[in-house]
Amino acid sequence: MLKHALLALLVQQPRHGYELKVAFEKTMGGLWPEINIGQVYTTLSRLERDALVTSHVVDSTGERTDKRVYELTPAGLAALKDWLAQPSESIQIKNEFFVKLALTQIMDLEEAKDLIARQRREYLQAMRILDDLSANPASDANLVSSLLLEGALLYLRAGLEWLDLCDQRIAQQEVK
Amino acid sequence: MLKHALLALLVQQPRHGYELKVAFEKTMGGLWPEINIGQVYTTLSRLERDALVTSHVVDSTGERTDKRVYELTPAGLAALKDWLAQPSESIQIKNEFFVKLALTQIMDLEEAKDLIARQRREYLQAMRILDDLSANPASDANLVSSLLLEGALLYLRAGLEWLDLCDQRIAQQEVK
DNA sequence: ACAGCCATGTAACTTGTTACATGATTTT
DNA sequence: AAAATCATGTAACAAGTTACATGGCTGT
Repeated sequence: MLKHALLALLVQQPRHGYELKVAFEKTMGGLWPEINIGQVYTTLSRLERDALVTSHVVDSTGERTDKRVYELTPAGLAALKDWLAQPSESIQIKNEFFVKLALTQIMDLEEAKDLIARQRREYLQAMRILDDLSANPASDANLVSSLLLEGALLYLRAGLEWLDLCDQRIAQQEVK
Repeated sequence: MLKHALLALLVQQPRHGYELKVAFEKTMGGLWPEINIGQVYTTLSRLERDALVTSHVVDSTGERTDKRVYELTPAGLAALKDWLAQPSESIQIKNEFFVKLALTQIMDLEEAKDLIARQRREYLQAMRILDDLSANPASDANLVSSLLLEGALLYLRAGLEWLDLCDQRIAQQEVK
């Protein structure tokens, strides 16, 4: 995923590693938790190996350290377009919580209830963080960053709704 | 993720590779698209390397081929419990479609509209499949498998709602 | 005979991720 | 003087994924 994100960020202009990290985080509207800078460099070297980008060192006269600036190749642009053209996964079954809940089948109901309770706390906490972000948007907020935020909120609400449904069904099961 | 799922499936009883594949797919209520059997074996050998499972060959008298049966170790059970105890990710920003939408910031609006339209088609198609599954549940459907199905539907609806919101906002932007 | 299921595994590769190592410049 | 930011990279490992190779048994 980072691979394609870096390609997309290079469409605008050639950039160096650190710059790409900053641009990526800004693009994600502060919603991406931590991006390890090391990963950016490893990903870039793999992209270069695959000829999707090229690089050259710029001796930044007077500036800090020398920078290695990466540029998109035609093959890189093609790879990006191909990625964008393919629809993304629609069913969230590879979501970790889905899998955990599925696995409670082979454990007991108490386990399931605890799992749900823990996850609800997690969602509520995330909800508070996102609500804060909505109330006090970053100075560089824009159309897309606010859409990302609202998307995240919609998914969180769906998650909470689902947890409620799970609790209800489990309670019904116990009555029987 | 498969690693932990396999550990969970071994809580009930010792099992061999192929059996684990079938049990896993059943547990996921048919919602997991394709599980490559090769991945089960590689994951099992890595689990054994890490002493989370042990295995021994059972000479299945009269039966087909010999089977290698895996058993959970105390360390494996501990690893499973630890995994279950940790809350799963709550913000869906690592969702591929989120990232693609974020990246449209650096591309044009038409690109964003196409992206959204394609994704909507994908969601609607998935919705039809899930609706069919709801209407004609598998013979081995149970509480958890129906919860998984409803969870998947809730997330899909949230996804569609979000796409609608994106379209609205983009249309507003264009009027200005 | 042939397809399909049962059963196991290896080799190779991609992507993600962390920890470590280095050093300059700027701000407090 | 110390902390934060700018800047680059490597080594090693974890996890996901596919393609390939092998062979027995079962039903049509």
